[in-house]
Amino acid sequence: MSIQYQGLVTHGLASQIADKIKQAILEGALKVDERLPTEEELAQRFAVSRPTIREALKRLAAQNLIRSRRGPTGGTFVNQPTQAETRLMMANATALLVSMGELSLADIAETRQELESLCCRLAAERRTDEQLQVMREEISRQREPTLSDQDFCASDVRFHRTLIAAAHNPALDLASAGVIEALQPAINLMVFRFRDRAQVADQHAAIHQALMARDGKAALCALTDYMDVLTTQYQAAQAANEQPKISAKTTPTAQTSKTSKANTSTSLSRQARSKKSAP
Amino acid sequence: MSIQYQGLVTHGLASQIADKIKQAILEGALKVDERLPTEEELAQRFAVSRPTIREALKRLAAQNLIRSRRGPTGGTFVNQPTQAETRLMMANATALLVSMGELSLADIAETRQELESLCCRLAAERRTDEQLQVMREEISRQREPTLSDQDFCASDVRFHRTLIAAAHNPALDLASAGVIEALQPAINLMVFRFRDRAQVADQHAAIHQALMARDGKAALCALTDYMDVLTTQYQAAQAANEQPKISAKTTPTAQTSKTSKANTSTSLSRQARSKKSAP
DNA sequence: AAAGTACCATTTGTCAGACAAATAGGAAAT
DNA sequence: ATTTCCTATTTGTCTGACAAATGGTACTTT
Repeated sequence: MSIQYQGLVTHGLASQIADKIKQAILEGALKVDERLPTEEELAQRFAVSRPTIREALKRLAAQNLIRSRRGPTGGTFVNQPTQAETRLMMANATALLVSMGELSLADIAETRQELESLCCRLAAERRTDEQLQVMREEISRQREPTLSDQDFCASDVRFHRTLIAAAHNPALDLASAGVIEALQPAINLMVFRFRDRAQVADQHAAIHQALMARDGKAALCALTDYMDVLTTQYQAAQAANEQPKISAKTTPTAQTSKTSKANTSTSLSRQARSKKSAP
Repeated sequence: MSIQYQGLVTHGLASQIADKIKQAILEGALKVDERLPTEEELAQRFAVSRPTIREALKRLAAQNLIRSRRGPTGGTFVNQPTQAETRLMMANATALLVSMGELSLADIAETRQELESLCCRLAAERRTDEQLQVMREEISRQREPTLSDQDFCASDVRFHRTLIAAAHNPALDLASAGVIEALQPAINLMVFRFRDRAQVADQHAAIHQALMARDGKAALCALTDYMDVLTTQYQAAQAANEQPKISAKTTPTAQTSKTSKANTSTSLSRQARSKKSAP
């Protein structure tokens, strides 16, 4: 009568073991940089074979929770999670959502604008002289006529990352990671004319100046101008990219060893079709 | 003389294969729900053994990029990333950073307040009647005196998640995931007195009423009050928790059949010792 | 005696083959 | 026609082994 109809097993041995070790790390039973037992010893402890242990460890390694080294002093160690790594992971996950069409660029752009507005207000109080210096360097780089388009975009990203860093709140930095990096591929598709570049650089300079004067409102205005230009440019680039759609798609699978790669025709148009929700 | 001194191998075969498959998915060569070859076939294609392929697939499975099923119609399929899963992953990563002391609760609390303030402004325009209804239900639940402490906290989280959802911006929802969920364990440590509960419920009601009237400023004021109460409560709980260290924690893991593992000295105190960052 | 070198022990990385488990489809029996 | 059983296919796990890396140790040489 008292048969348990649930709670048997649903996710395989390796998955369960991975969860147990992860839980141990989360609870602090395994401290950072602590070496956990050998794979063979773990196999004995959990009463499974070594490949199963290895699969469990691989799952954890994929999440940057542990690292492994060979040799006598080697073994498996608990990784200390870094803000930079977490940030990278979030950016990747967000980019994946975008490429799969689960997130619209319009939503991301709005969130980015709101978050950077927030950063403008906080950075006006907290920015350091070093961050202002970095901004100046990027602005002068952006005014270099010989800069390639992608270098220009990279510099743009660095400027805005500096703006966010100037807010001096790591949690806010982390929360902004996705919306900043996920927007970069779209921006990279734009080719800025010389006049646009100057405009962008001027707006960056305006932000920099406002932050130097600790004037949050002025920084916010400059940021808003920048965002307006960006959306205008994006719409123009989108319109220009809708015409040449003749590019033949390569057969989807077809990948043996090296022949991957190809088009990046990630349906620009569909993603851009995001709207405001009708009440 | 033209020897390549770099780019040999740095991360093992399985890692390289995982990266290749991941890149194929990212570039669209492998579409969603598409079945990729069997493990044996992949092993032949990449000229490695099946365990190596399996380790590569496990790495991808740990990132929710693929799923596997057994049987004739089984195999490995490309997963469609979901906002909910991505959100969960971000929440986990943030919680890990907090438990490792890489993120201070003060920074998270500030970011949460700013993000929710933002949501108040947006939600005042965009909230739906259904979301108002959900808020009403949670508020009435929070006024139930028989509710347990953790159920009260869970209801609190649901209320604020509804507030964020009412902003109707998936990207903002995603960005807020970490700071909302990462703060919950800290809140769970608090035991609310009856008077505090009534206060929280009243502030929730004030937010709800302001959103119903589409008054963003009023919602923001109510939210600010709520946050003030929360930080006050937290500081009180923190001070109270520093004295009584005698409380015995229940064994967290509680192994089933295997006699593995041992102590789980879940140093409570270390996690709670977070403070404000000195500028 | 000090320093360099060769060897060795330990641990993860990879390979090979095999069996177990799950699952869908088809064949056979009622 | 429906149910039941069998079978083929694919992943999950086990066993055993060898390869590669890496630090320590003992030996040799200066």
